[in-house]
Order: sequence, then structure tokens, then C-alpha cells
Amino acid sequence: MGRSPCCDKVGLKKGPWTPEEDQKLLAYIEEHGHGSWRALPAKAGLQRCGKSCRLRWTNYLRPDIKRGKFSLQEEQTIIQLHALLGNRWSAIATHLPKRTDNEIKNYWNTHLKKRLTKMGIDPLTHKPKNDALLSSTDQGNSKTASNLSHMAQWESARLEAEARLVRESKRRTNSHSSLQNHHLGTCAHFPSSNAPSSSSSAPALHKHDHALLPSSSSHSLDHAMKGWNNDGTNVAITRISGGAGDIDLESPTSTLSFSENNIAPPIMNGVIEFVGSSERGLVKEEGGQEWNKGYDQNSTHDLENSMPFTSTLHAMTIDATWGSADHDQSLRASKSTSSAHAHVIEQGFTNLLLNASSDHRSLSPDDGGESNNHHGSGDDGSNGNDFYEDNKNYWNSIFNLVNYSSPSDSSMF
DNA sequence: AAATCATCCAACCGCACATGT
DNA sequence: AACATGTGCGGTTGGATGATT
Repeated sequence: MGRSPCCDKVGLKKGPWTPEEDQKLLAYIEEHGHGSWRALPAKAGLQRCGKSCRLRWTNYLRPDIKRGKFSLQEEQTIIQLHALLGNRWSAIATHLPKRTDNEIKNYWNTHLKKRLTKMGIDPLTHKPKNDALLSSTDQGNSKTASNLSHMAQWESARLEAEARLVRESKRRTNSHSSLQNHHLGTCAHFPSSNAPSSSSSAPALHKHDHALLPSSSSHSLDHAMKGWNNDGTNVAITRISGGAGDIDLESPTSTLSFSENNIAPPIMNGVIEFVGSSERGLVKEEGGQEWNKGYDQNSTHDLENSMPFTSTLHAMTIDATWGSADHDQSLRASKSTSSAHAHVIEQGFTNLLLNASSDHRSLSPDDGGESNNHHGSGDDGSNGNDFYEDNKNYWNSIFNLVNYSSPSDSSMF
């Protein structure tokens, strides 16, 4: 098909916007709305292409944009969502109010990615870089990982659909209010043919598809988790309680790998031994004090025994040998499937990055401070079940995060 | 003070997809 | 079915700015 570039007309200005141009664009949109972007420049008296106008508006002029430094919580959210979604900046942006996808993308590329790299974590996979030797060598491992990846894909697809829904709803509010109700209501376009399959492709939800996974599809994740909890190995059939009726969702093991689908997997392989990439495992970076503050204050050089990074990392690790006895390095993560968003945000992989310190009580708000930092002991109940709990909680934390900040307020867990 | 290097981020580009004709 | 158009997304670029030599 192809199409001609929108900006190939001669005489159209490119490059940085002047205050005058900004004013014109702002004034026009405030008065008329943007309408057709392609037609806008002429109407607004701008020598720009519509695409450029749209970009300027969405990334800079829009009144609901927050600028400036990212808060610690925002950083946490970005990392957690990136672990789940990969470079789906627009989807991530929907969970960071007032931040644009472009801004988040830039921030990731210029700050967060570097920090992770310096810490020896692959920013693409969110795994320690040297965990290759720990890659799934046993079948159960890969099976579990693929199940999880499948769930992540579905959640990712749901997020995208929700994000789009919100945008579409906003866009059409004025002229098509009924549409909004339709979309936000019980409409649950959930073609059975789209049910997760063994296909190695991502869920067939299109970028612009108004089809939306049922908002309650989040529950499928919960059910899946419970399925894993009971079964310990995989999910056979998950039942989704959709608004329009239940859907049997058969989800055989996917052969998909995240790398193939550009979805950065959260840590999924076997227990990971972190080997610090620097002399202290973490590298303090300019502007990144908060990240390592706790660690810097409390860590010792004894990475084996007292490095919270390692321990929390274990908590974030999906050990496919759940239930087996080989969990002496496991630890307890939060038991919370907490209802408090703040707690949710404090949990998970990101937490280790941001708050890595000996004080892990905050990770377990409901366990009386009995902490997560139990790796290497095994005398504290951090057996296989606990480890399974840890892993489940990691996913819960991410899914909760996603869910609590979900634009559609879909509830979960 | 000047030159060089590094970093940041606004903007551009190409592509994918939906929708309309 | 084929094509045109509109829109959004993610990757990349290049100018501005700051830091270092």
C-alpha cells in the first residue's frame, strides 16, 4: 500500500517550534478542537504538516502534561511496566498520568536504561546479564516461563486495548457519547478465536482495535496464578468471567519467547545468582541517589550473604522448580496482594532497584516485618512454597500496578 | 577562554493499522 | 477488493546545552 510522507510538501516548516506557532496551535485547538490534523495547519495558519502539529500538541502543548523530573514512584512504575510490556511506551504512558510516551521513552533511554545496565541488568530482559548459564535448561522451567510470558502478553494486549479505548473515548466524547458508554460498559469483544493459543505470535489484538478484553480479564491472571498455585506447573484452562458471559480460555503452553516478540520478560528463569557487575554490585550514578541510597547506606561487600539486591532478585525470580526442594536461596517477598496501590508499587523487582537496602520490611507490610531478606538460609520457612509465593507476588505486584492504575479501573485480585 | 566531548530531549521518520470511498 | 486517507506508535536523529579538558 504505502503512502506518501505527510510532510513532503514544499514550504512546510520543520524543526523546533516557535512561541508564535505554539500560540497559534494552542489557540486554534482551544477554540475548535483539533479535528482533522491534516486540515488543521491551514485552518490555524501554520506552515506545518498535521503530523507535526499533532506531535507538538500531544507531547508539549497539551494542558494536562506534567513536565520536569520524574518522581521515584514514576520511575518505579516505568520499570515495572517495562518489565511487563517492553517498549510499549504508549501503554506505559497510560499508567503515568500527565506523562507522554515520548517523555517516558526518552527518560528510559537516557536514565533508567543506563542505570540498569550499570547495575548489571539487561534493560531489555530485566535479567542480570550473566544469567545465560541459568537459562532454562529444564523443561519445567521453560514451560512455566512460557506460561508466564503468555499471561504477560495478554495483559500487555489488554493494556493496549484499554489505552486505546480511553483515547478513543476521549476523542469521541463530544460527538459520540453513546459510543463511550458502549465501550466502557459491558462491551466485551473477546473473539474466541483470539483466545491464547499455542501460537508463537502475540495476542491478536490490534493497535487500533476497539475490541477490548473484558476489563475483568485481569481476573484471568489471578485465576492463572491460582492455577499455578495449585498445580505448580502450568495452566491448562483458565476461566474468564467476562461481562457478557464466561469464556473458557484454553491456554496451552506457548512456544513464544519474549525476545522474539519484543516483549521484555520479567525475570523468569531459574534462580538467579547475581554476580555484581561492579565492585559493589550496584553503581551509584549521578542523579540516581535514591536508587541506591539504601544500599549504599547499608550494604556490605559481602554480596553472598547480605546483599539485598540478590535476595530481592530471588524474590523476583520465577523458579520453575516450584515445589522442589532446591530453594535454599529463595526468600520471601511480599505476601501482599495488597489493596494499597502504594504498597503495590513498593513491591516487586523495581523495589530492589530503588530501595535495595537491609530494610526490606517495607516489602512486607503485612507480615509484621518478617522480611524478605532470607535468601541463603532456608531456616525461616523460605521453602519451595514460599518461593512460589514470592514469584506469584512479583507478578501480582506488576499486575496490580497495572490494574490499580488502569484507566478503566478494572479491578483485579 | 576555547575546544572538545557527553548528554538530553524535541522533533522527525517510517511503518502499521483502521477507516472511508 | 483495491486504494486513499487519517492517526498513532516506536525508533532515531540532530541541535542545544552542560561538563570536561
